[in-house]
Amino acid sequence: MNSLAEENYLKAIYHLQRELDGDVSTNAIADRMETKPSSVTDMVQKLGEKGLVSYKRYKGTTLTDQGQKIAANVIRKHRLWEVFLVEKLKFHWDQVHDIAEQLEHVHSEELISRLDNFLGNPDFDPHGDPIPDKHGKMKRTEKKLLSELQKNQQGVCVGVKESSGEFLQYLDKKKISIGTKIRVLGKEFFDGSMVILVGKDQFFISKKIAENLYVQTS
Amino acid sequence: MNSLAEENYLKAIYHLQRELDGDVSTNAIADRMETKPSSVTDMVQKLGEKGLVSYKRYKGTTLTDQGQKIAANVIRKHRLWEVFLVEKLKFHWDQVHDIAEQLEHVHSEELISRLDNFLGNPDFDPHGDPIPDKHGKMKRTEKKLLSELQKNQQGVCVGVKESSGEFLQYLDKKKISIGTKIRVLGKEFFDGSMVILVGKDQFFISKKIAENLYVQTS
DNA sequence: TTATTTTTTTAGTCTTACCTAAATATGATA
DNA sequence: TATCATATTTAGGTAAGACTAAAAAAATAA
Ligand SMILES: [Mn+2]
Ligand SMILES: [Mn+2]
Ligand SMILES: [Mn+2]
Ligand SMILES: [Mn+2]
Repeated sequence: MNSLAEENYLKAIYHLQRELDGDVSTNAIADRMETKPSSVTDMVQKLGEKGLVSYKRYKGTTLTDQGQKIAANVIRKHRLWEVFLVEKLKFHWDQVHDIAEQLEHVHSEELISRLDNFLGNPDFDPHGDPIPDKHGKMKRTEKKLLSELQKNQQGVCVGVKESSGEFLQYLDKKKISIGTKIRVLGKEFFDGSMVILVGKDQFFISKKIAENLYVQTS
Repeated sequence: MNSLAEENYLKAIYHLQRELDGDVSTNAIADRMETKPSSVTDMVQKLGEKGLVSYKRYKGTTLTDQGQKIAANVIRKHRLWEVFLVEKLKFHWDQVHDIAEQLEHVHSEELISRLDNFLGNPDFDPHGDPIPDKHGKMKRTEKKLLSELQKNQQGVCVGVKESSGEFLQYLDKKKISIGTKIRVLGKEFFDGSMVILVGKDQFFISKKIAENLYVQTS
């Protein structure tokens, strides 16, 4: 059984490995965990001894297969709970992350398997992120950032890259959510800003917005 | 915000106060928490400084109003989660306690209020224990122990005193659950054992069983 | 009342997961 | 290559929450 702190480190390393693809630096982990590099060194050494990460002094850290499995399972729980909160308890998608951060550490295979079932074995969480199955595998999708679309292309919103409260609330205000159709009416090369059509409304969005919205074309 | 350890102590003291009605001894808490008396002393001193218990050296501990409220809220969460696990996830009533022990420490008023609602604002948990409302008040019922019934009296099972896995599984085997009608066909004064009628089956039960089943007559 | 047993507290350690400050390794610059 | 800046680790400490052993208070017995 791994402690709450260990699970959070494994999760952070998992995400960082995907973002930076390759070894994860001590400082990167410290930033993500909002802790000090020296604390990270302590922890990755311990996780190394437990066989959950491969850590070499001054070189960086990667998850072992075992560590990967544990991290994926924590993420699975996080995302399933988020689905529960939104689908069943009618929470709004910008309210569920912090609660899921707590729920993801409840230990019970039986619980998570029944929850998965109760929710209809969903493949994606409320933010469009894929939910790993019990073996850590998740559905791959061909999503791209809205910022990659050209003028007159359109796509369906399938997820968000950032899921901060502010960003999600902005999207609500603009009536954008998972499943919303978005068409690019204009794109400014100078700053990457766009004019888009959502339903019957057209409006301006900055590059920053476009770089945090995933769409599926096809 | 109180730590997991603090919440567990408050909960233990709450239950002990009701069972022993009066001040709770350090050893009683240690027994309940499966820890050492010296650890208990440390903790009740800290809870005393936080104003959650009234503790006097060598005299014992009681909850303050504030401590009582926090304890009742933890118990509220525990029992609501048990209802969720049984009603929605179809767990069996002997499987839910340990999971609820973890879930009860998830902090979010909004979560528990929505969960309560989702479950239809239940008054009792799967073991017949009353669920405190958000102010700590709970439904009082006139339940008595089956062992208090006399020959030919009957009652409806409304709860269990002990809820260990072994006991609950015994009850299942005998087809006794909340709502089951039980009639006392015979009672042995020497050892308190009984012959009871459940549905169409009659069988012998020991005093120990009869002292752990709550029934409602009338 | 005095002696003995039981209960409770105090003193001193341990582990986990943090921290700061100092030392050291690595990488970039001149 | 020598120097400097940055990244990382080590050393030493802290707080929470546990423990053991010893001291002190309270309860019980003689
Ligand atoms: Mn989340
Ligand atoms: Mn999510
Ligand atoms: Mn329970
Ligand atoms: Mn219960």
